[in-house]
Amino acid sequence: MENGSIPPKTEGLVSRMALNDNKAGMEGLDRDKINKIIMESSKGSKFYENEVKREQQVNQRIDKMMLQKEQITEQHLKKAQAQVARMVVELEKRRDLTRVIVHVDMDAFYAAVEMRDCPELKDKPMAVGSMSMLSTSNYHARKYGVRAAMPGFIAKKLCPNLVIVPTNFDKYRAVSSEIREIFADYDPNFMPMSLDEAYLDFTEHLEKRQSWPDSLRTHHYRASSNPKGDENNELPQETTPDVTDLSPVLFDDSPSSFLCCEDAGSAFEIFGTSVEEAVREMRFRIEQKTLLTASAGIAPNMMLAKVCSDKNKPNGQYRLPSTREAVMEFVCNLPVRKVSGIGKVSEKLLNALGISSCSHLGQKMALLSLLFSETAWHHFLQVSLGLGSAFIPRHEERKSMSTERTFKEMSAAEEQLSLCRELCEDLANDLKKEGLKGKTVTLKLKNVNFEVKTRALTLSYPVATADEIFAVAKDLLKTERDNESPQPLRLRLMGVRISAFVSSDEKQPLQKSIVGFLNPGKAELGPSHKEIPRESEEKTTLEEPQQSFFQKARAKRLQLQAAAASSRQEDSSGISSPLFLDARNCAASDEPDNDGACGASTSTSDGIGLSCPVCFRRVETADLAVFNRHIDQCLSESSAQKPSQHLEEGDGREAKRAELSAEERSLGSTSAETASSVNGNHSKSSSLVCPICLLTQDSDDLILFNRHVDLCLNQGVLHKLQSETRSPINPPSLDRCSKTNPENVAPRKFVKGSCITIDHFFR
DNA sequence: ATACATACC
DNA sequence: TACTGGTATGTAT
Repeated sequence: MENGSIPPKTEGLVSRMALNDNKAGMEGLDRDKINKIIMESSKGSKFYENEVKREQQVNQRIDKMMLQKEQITEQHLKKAQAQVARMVVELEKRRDLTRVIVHVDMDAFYAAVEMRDCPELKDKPMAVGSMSMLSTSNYHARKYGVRAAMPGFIAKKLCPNLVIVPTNFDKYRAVSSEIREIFADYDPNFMPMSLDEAYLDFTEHLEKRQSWPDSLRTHHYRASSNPKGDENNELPQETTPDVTDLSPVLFDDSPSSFLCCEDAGSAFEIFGTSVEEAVREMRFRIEQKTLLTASAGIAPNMMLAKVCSDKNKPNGQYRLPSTREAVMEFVCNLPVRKVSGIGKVSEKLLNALGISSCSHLGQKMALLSLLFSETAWHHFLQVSLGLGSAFIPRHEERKSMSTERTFKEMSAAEEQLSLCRELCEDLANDLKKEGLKGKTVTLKLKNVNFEVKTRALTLSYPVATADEIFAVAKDLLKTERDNESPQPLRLRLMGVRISAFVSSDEKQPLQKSIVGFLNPGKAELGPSHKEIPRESEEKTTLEEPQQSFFQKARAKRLQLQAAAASSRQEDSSGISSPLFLDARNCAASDEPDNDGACGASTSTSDGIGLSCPVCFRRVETADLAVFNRHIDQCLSESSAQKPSQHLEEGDGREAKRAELSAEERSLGSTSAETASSVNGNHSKSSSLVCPICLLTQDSDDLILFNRHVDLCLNQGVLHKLQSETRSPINPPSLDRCSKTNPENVAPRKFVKGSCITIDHFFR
């Protein structure tokens, strides 16, 4: 249907600049004419020149790839094919079709909000953004080829009547929180991807929903008068036609289940118990609440749900049945570009190999496995099989924070410096809001030729204030200026990013007393680090000693984990790769009802239960689907890097992870949440794990726990100072260790209020 | 650890 | 006149 995946080979056309008709609302327009206008508007500009350059780089990459391809023999391919085939078997065995994942996406969100609030815009082509850049366009404008990420001035050429409305983020955020309230009713753990988009796991909701009375599935049309006070105000009975006007498509979807009732002038609808009805209900509620429409995709995993939500856009939904056949058929004709994670460049690389749809992807997997990185081809393979993450991962902690600004050419050093400071101040403010401190500062520069450079420096201590960040950033900037001199830096953009955040336990103020104790009389003096000349010494004086203590605590933890991991590796010899998969095969194949006989089951007393090869914990279930889900969860959480926008790749990294040693995996961190979802939810024993010694505590008593943590913290100090100290409860020891990584635990949540001081201990 | 490229919204 | 800004990840060095 979306034929246009291979653009007509226009010589000299910079394909990366051409119209992207990948999005909804872009069908059947005059691509050539539009591309011509786009090119004419861009030609000769610095931007265009840079795009040409980048295009050439991609072309070189393709040439290189094609050369590599030439070197491949039948032998190679055969071997690769065998490996792919094995992989397919493994992946197939673990295919999970039991979950119901929904991806919801508001239609032309920003534009729709602006249209809602300004009826004059309703029947005009409009877009949100500026003459320089558009964030969204309405469907009317899309007919002209006007789309998101297009500069307004080009859009104007495509559509001279285009109305451009400036962005109004506060408004979008407000609407976003309204729709999120609704999302939460269907999945309290939904994952927002942006203001207008989210993934939801409907599985549990649907289970409950089956036994719900009609009343819980009944939803009313909004009150008659709309916020703008239309002419219908005094005619409440005309509500229904009004509303249907807003969403003519809504009711085309599943007319059979459509029930509209009138009760004393108030119209309502009773929704059914099926997935489709539940999702239709959610979309109905969104529309009633916000006057905006959403589209949704329903599928057994995130990758597919995302594609499905686009299928009947706008104001529609699409369900992909949870059968292997349906999934394979769906994926077969799917253009690779539709898959989240495969962008312009990957598409071009694949196209060069004759691959445009996902079925081609499957057919050429052996080749792909030889030409692409492991991560890449594993991803491709999963996509070709219609696989994706069947669970929605917990939202990860942020990994970086940045701010950047584009401006008219700037070359003067003083001007650049003051801008740099401003950026640092803004960034420091944002950091403060989240109470974060990071160790890596990155300066981003874009010159007037659109060439981007980043320069980073990692400190041994975390920073957060504007002065601290600026101290680093200005040096990076100076270095760049020096490198470029005598030519000036002619900038069009500058940005500052901070990353390598310290974990919550490392940035708390508690250490003051420890620091004071460790460095008597020196605590208020500057520490010895002088890698970077500092603007303001006094503000950071506490950082380093505190850091050094925690660095030791951390080193100790890692040492403990490594020791435990290697001991585990001994008792379960091949846990690294095949066995880990085999354990699952075993569970998944043979007699599903007889898991007690399976090698993956544990030998602990009570009959049912399987032991997870990743976290080594017992999973109290006889249900293999549940067990597999647990392992998926473990894998996803033990993976140190977790892309949040490639979430559908969750499974994609599994094979790679399987090749990590147990030690690497254990160092990869598993959160306390995992520990409790595996353990705590089912067992009555304590779920508190000391973030320092990593031991699960015997007691659930927070006071005792706090005391223990205090002691553990102080122990390091005491040890350093004199003799080893043992805490009264569960003394820290070197033998066993839980997999819990304190970095993700936020232990101070529990510790808060308890006074962690050396003085306290000595009292 | 650093730099750059790709991707997503 | 005019081609964003924020975050994450992958790849190469």
